[in-house]
Amino acid sequence: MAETESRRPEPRYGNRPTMKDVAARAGVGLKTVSRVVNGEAGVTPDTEQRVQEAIEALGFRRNDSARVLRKGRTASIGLVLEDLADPFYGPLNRAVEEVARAHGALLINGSSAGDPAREQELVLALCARRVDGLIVIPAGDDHRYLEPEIAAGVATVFVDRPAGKTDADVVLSDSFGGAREGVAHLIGHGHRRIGFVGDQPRIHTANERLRGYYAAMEEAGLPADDAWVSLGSTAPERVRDAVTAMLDAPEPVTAIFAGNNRVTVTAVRVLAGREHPVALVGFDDIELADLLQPGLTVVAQDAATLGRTAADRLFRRLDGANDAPARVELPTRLIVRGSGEIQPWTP
Amino acid sequence: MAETESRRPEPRYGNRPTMKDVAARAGVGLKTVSRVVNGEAGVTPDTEQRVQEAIEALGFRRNDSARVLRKGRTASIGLVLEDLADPFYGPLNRAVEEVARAHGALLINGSSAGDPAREQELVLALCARRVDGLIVIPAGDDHRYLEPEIAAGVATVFVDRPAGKTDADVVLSDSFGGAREGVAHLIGHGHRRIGFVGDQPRIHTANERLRGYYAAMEEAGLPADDAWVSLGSTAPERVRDAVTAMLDAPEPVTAIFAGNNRVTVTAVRVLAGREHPVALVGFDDIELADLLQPGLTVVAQDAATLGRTAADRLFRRLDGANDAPARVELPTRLIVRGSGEIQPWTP
DNA sequence: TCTTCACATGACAACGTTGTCCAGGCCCTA
DNA sequence: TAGGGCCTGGACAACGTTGTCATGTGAAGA
Repeated sequence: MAETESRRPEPRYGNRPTMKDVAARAGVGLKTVSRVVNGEAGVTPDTEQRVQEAIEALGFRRNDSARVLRKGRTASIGLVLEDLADPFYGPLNRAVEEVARAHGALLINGSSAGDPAREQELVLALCARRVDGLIVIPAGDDHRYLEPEIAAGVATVFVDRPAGKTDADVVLSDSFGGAREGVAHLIGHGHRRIGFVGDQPRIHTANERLRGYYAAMEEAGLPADDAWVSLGSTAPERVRDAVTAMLDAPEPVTAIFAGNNRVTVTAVRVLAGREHPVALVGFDDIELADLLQPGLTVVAQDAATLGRTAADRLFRRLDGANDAPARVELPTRLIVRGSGEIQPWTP
Repeated sequence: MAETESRRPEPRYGNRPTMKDVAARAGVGLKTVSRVVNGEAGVTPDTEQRVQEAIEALGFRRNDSARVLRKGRTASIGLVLEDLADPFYGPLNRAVEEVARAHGALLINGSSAGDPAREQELVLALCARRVDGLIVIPAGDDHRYLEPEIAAGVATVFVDRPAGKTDADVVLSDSFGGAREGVAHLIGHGHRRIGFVGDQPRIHTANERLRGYYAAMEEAGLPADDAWVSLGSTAPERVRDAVTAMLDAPEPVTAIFAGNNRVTVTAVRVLAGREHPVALVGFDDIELADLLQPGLTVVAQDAATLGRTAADRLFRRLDGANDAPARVELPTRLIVRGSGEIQPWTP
């Protein structure tokens, strides 16, 4: 009876007990254990208890990998965002998690770090894990690589920015309208030379917000000088240089519109170090923005609703909804706190 | 040759092509496809190309669930923290992700919401997925439920707080020392009646920080009145009430030590609404803390290092390290920005 | 008492992959 | 030309689970 380990396929991985072990110990068949574990009907209380005891004694826990293989559904979804550490994505992440949890699914997530190649690598790794669905905040602008996956049944919803070169569900904020409203707020307080500092032009939202800026300027009959617009990385150094350049130009801007939360934070820092305050409105709300002096006026988007809406949509698809890909646009909200009301000032 | 679908086990799940399909199309054996997919040696360039073409044509992607089942390792780790939306955990989350990525592993994560039952549910779900390892920020104080899992080979590292009633690796900040230093800073600026507002007493760090508070008071020969100490939920209402009560007491506190970032944020808000400023030092750094008036003095912990250290430790274990569970304590850093220097004031 | 039937239970195949092992073909050398 | 070794390729089992189906049992009904 001495079990020879010699010809085992080797890995063994911790030697966890399997249903077979449980069955042997409880003196029942394999399928009966399966039934108990899954709470299926058709097991005598007596038998059930014997099985339960064996499970307890062996510390058995069902191997979901095997289950997945058999059933086809993994009860997990993937979320690819730009940076897990960015506070803007925290509430979004959490909202997606809550919806997933309500559907009994786990959440696998990762950061693209804004790199399209890394986004693709991550997404494909998730597909290999056979996640049931994907929520993606695109870093790249070409998502044709996803088409075979989507065709194979991986439900996919994009958030915050639309997919590139492919048709898919997308949930986003009204970047254009929000920026227009924010810039109009500055114009309403007498500003005529307004700077726009935004994210890289590759990013959809950066362009939309810039479009909103131009629209507001145009509606007010104001010229929009190229020197007042700067798109690029949101790294603090880049933003600092851009803002400083606008403030020190021959015709300095008297107000700045910051294209997202990263830009806003750096802009606030730069302005705080200047002798003469300049008006500022930022896209995205920021914790403690209300406690700055003056309070920071922002165009807020609701990250949690963004995430929740996307996740709801995803699970609707997983439940079989089959309508054409749609675009859901959520409104933004201008939160006036004072920083947009600083009067224009010229040396 | 008409394939009868009738007796299929039903789910089919998108009908993805398998290695068998690829093999058939390329006119080679199953194992040869496997070899190509895994980059194993022993395949003629010619054969390899035929296989690659078939893979391309069919849009084949290896099913990692099946692979996992066969190999035993899932190349994924689980991270259970308190709240994905809490900005404190963002950098930690990201740091863990980076380490996982460097090891080719995916990250599954979820929020316990501070609920021990939910923590356990989540952890066990992760174990059922057979994650290779777990990083847990404990919500509960009894982790004996994890012992069978750990015994079965699930590497586990606790972060931020030690595990309850079980011996395991833990990486945390020096809460005691940090709080003591923060409170000493206040004492050094002349404060004698100092309030402490912290998280629920069930939470290990809350107690450690309170211990630090008492130590600093005692070292300065100051009494520590019970009315100056308040532990409980970090919900804004609770914190607001606690802070307000301390400020409006017959013998009001002249300074407050806030036990974590959630408490600090609310405390700042309450103080901003008061006529007379009171000194404040908070545990955990906060974005924009430097831009408040006055700048917010904090005891900062390095969340990213916390996460990176824990993840490194986890993967060392996965690589076979087998030393006794250890406790790693990272130092905190007092960042003086002014809010701790406000002079004591009495009506 | 014999059928009928419901119900509890277990044997077995299949999910898609990888490890093991064997077969056949080729080239090289004696 | 025979023998040997190397290289490529494929057949097969196994990973742990679940769906299908067959079997056995006892109770209810005729």
